[in-house]
Amino acid sequence: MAREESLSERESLILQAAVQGYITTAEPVGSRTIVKRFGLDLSPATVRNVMADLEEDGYLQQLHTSSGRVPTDQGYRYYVNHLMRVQELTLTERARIENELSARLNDADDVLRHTSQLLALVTHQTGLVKAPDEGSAEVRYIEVVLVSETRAAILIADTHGQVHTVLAPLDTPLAGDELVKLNRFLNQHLAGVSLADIRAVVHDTMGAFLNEERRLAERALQLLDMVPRDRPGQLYLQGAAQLFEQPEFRDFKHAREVMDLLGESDRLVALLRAGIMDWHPPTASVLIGSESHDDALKEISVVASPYRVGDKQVGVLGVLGPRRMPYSRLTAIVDYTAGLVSRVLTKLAG
Amino acid sequence: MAREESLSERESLILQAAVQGYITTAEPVGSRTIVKRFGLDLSPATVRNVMADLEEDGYLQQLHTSSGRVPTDQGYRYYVNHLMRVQELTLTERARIENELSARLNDADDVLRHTSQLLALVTHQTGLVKAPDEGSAEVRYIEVVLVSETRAAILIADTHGQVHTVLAPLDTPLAGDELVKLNRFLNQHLAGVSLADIRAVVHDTMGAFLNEERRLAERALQLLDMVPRDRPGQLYLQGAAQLFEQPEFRDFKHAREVMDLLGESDRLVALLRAGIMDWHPPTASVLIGSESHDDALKEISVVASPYRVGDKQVGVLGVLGPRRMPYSRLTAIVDYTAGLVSRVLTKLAG
DNA sequence: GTTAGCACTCTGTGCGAGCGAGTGCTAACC
DNA sequence: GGTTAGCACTCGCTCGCACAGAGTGCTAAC
Repeated sequence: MAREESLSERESLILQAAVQGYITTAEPVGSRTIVKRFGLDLSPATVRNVMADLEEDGYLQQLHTSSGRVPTDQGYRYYVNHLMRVQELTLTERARIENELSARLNDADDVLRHTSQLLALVTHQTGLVKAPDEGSAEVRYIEVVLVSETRAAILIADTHGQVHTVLAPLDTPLAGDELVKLNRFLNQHLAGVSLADIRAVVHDTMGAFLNEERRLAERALQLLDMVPRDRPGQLYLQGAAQLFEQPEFRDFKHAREVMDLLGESDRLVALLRAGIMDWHPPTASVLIGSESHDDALKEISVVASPYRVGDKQVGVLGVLGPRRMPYSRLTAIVDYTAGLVSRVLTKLAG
Repeated sequence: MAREESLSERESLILQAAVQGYITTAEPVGSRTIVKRFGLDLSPATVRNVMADLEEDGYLQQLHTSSGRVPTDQGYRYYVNHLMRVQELTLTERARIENELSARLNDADDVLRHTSQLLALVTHQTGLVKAPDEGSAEVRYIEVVLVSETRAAILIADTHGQVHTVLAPLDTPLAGDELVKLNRFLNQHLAGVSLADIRAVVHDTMGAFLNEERRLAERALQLLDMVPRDRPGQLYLQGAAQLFEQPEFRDFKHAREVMDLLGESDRLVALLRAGIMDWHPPTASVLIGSESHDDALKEISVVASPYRVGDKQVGVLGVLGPRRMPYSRLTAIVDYTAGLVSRVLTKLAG
């Protein structure tokens, strides 16, 4: 049934026509339509024969005996891997994205939030950006600031360029010179330590401390207790409403499933990650329909790409939309955006 | 047609029955149903007569000649203003809410985010919480922190109990003693100044400064340039997906309108505010269907209540759901939550 | 190997009948 | 005068049926 050899030139041509036709019209495509739209020098009957072959091999599918054909996941997959020409962005598109992302953004979180919005705007799909997991970053600079008599703010700048502010209550007041010592102590011992480990590091080395240093360590532990241990990076999501303009979500059941999905960050993150698993640079990864092994998501595809700080992959971004999405355009956009975000964040972290 | 007098006892009883019946079943209610469900000692025919009157006066509505009746906006309004008994929360419900909101929360923004989640969870509607507008708060404490050679963080604790962190680039390095002077300068001149005015204040008084102070002021201006002038408070929204479990949003057109609404914070904030406009303590305000004067939202109601820091109203919270919502329960929950949030924030700000 | 022709299959729509829920009206009742 | 029983009526919903349209698979001819 399923043949994983490559297709003949004619088969390729017709599969491509079918996929592209379906992507643009959202209607099952018939033999006549293919001949007309692509100006083929073949008769509909010939095309029908080829299409029957493609169906037998699992690339196309008929919804019922007398309907046109629709690509299967396998059909989309072949199209994405072998047939589509990645559509380069125009200069104005590049300029627009670049301009949006470099303007006055000094905060890594702002960059990521803007990026998701940008993706939604440019692609007309749902834009997703996963911020770096906090536990995987290392402390670059840490400082405790007294914001009132009873509250302190712990400022942590990490190696991902993010700056976290955590508030902690002060049970007993902290004198000015003690604060200076505390901050010196923290930077001395925590610079380069991963955010997940900061408490453990202070705790483990405490035995070696005497008198004053020991008091500082205890104080530090108490404050650092408010820093989340290994909080997963925030997921920025934009343009959910646009999804429901797509005809496939007219069906109430599908729409509900997607609505539910969009409310559960965990599943979304898993989707983004799943795509990246067997990812081959330099193009964005594509996860098509039931390749996600989640029955509720068989109408959904995700185009994703990791982004870096320095040369370390720290997060993922991409778009989510109906399986019938313009892959050639989206991979280009996602790719370009991921590269740009990597540059911007690396500069911020540097 | 529309009669704004009060209704007779029997009319009230039957309107109440109709509203409550429709709220629970989502089906138009007929005369027989009312008699049965409420164990009335009347015949359906009598009830029919009364219902005909209520329809004539604009409280009820028939979808077509032979259907049961459905409350109009006016009907809901009368119900909310005169008929419903505010349903007190049980002790366990109170305990649950209280517990969720007081646990380890030192950050005002965390409190608000949690609150929206809580509202969604407890009410099964969409929870909305509007954070205080930043411009309306005053500086309580401000400090610039160098997070690297090229970036500074400006930490502002305000009178709403919120702590804002803004990142700014450093074109020229800032020496340690200069930083100390800068921070002293900032707190000296900006304590008590509204966040919207901080730049203006520094700028206006700059003429009076000489030499070193003037340099500090220039430096301050440059940094403060990154602080947003009057950013509206963040809107926290949770539980959007739940909305679409309601049968009224089976209709694709309505669902789309609501989807669009949920993506536009501005409109949501306007809705929350509109309800508060003619608000009479101590109960939460209720905005029903087309009372919002937005045709797209005639199936939507909002129950909202302002919350305070100290004795100043700084934000709004509430729930959004279908017009057919359990007002008596929701007003109680929203009220209670607003009071609790006020207490928690006031404590944080204190 | 390709094409024209044709019978076939399946969906979507329009139409009429039958059913059920609920009403409005009238006449009788307390 | 208010209340009730009875009854005809209206409207929406569902089902079955016929019909048109799109697209196919197959066969025979090129």
